[in-house]
Amino acid sequence: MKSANFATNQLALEKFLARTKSGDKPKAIRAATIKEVAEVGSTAVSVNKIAKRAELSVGTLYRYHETKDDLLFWVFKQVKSDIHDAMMTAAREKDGAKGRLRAMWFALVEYGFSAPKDFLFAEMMSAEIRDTFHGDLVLEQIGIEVLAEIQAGIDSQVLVQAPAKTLEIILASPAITLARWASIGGGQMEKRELDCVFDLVWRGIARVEPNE
Amino acid sequence: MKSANFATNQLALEKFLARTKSGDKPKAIRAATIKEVAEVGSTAVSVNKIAKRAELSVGTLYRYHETKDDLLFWVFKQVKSDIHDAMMTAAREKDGAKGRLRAMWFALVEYGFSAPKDFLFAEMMSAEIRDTFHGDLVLEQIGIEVLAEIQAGIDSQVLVQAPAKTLEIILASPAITLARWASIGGGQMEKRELDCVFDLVWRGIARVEPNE
DNA sequence: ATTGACAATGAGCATATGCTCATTATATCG
DNA sequence: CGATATAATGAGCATATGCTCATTGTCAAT
Repeated sequence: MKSANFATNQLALEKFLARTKSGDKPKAIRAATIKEVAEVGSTAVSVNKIAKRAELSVGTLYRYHETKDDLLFWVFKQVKSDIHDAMMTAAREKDGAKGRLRAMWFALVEYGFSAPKDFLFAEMMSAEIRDTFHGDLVLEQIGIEVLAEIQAGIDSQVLVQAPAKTLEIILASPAITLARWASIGGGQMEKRELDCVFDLVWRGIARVEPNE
Repeated sequence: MKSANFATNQLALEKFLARTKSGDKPKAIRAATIKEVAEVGSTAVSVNKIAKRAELSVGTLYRYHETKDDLLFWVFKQVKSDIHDAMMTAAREKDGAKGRLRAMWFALVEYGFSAPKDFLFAEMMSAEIRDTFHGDLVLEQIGIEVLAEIQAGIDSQVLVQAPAKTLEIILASPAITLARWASIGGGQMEKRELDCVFDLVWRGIARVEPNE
C-alpha cells in the first residue's frame, strides 16, 4: 500500500532535486508515533515499532529525526502547534475578549474530543523533564500569544485585575482536564456540561458588570 | 551502607519467619523508581537501573513486583494515596465546607511543592493508557471520597447547584497545574499568588451569599 | 544512456532490556 | 547444632533496543 501521492511543498529555488520524496513521510511518522504511544504507553515506545507502523524503514525515520528524543519532541511540537492553531483560528472569528477567549477554550476542549490520542500524547510528553523538551522558541511563542489574548481581556476590563498567568491557569486547566478525560475515558461529554464548566470558570475571573 | 533497621509491620499470626526482611525495601523501591523516571523520563525507564538505584538486586525487585508495569503502577498508587492522605488530613482539621475544601486544595498544591518528583511521577503515569492502570479499587475509593467532600459543599448551599464532577474539575485542575509547574519549573510561587488563584476559582463555584 | 544527487532500505551491530532461577545468606525453632 | 524456611543475590538468557551505513532505487539534467 505504498502511497502514490507526492510531496508538494518543495522549495522552488532549489537548484534541482534528484529523487523527490514519495508519500507524506512526516505525516505518517507523526501518526505512527502517536498510535504507538497510545497503544504501549510512554514507558515502552520503540523507534523500530514506530517505523514499522509508519510503513517505512528505520533508516528513513532516522533521516528525518536524529534521535528517538528528537522524534518524540518533534511530534509533540506538531500537536502543540495544531492545538494552538485551532484555538487561534477559533478566536479570529470572534469579537470581544469574552467571545475570543470562550472560542479558544472550546477549541482546546474540542481538540481533545476529536483527536484524543494526539491530545493525550502531548499531555504525556509535556511532563517529560529532559533537556530536549525545554527552551523551544516555537512553544514559547505559543505561550506568549495565549497570554496576550488574556492580557487583552484584562486591559479591556472584561477580566478581573490579576496576573495574566494566574488567569491562564484558571481558564486553561479545566479545559485540559476535560480534553484529557475525553481522550482517556473516550466517553463523550454533553455540550451543556461543557458550557456549565466554562460559565463557572468565567464567573470566577470575569469582572462583574452592573449592566448585564 | 546496608541499612540496619528492620521491618516492623510483620503479621503476628504468621507461624514463624525464617529470614526477616532487612531495610525498608518498598520505600527504597519507590524512591528509586521516582528518581529514575525524573531523570531519564518515562520513555526510557528500566527496571535494572531502578534496582541499582535502590541498592538491591533485580531479583529482589521482582520479588516485590511481578512486572515492570506492576512496579510502576504500585508506585503510582503509593503517591496517589499519599496525596489523598495529605488532603484528607488537612480537611480533618477544618470545619465547614469552604474551610475543608480550601484546606484540601492547598494540601494538593503543597504536595507538588514539597515532593515535586513524586507529584510529577504520578502525573506522568496517570496519562498511561494500559490495562494495568485502570479499574483499581483503591484509586476509585479516593475519587469517591473527594467527590463526597464536594457534594457536601453543594448540599450545604456553600457551592452552586451543579454536578459534583463539574465542580471537581474546576477546583482540582488549577491546583494540579500549579503543583505541576512547581515540579517542572522548580520555581517557587508565592503564597499570595496561590491564594489569588484559589479565591478566583472559588468565586466561580461559590454561592453568592448576601450576608458576607 | 549516462551521470550526479539525493531518498530509501533493512540487515546488522553493540548494547540494553525485562525477567528467571540456581545459589547463597540469614534468620527461627527444636 | 542441624533442620527448615524464607530473603536476597546477580550471572545470564532471550529478545528488544537505538542507531548505522553500505547498498540500492529513483528522479532530473545532460
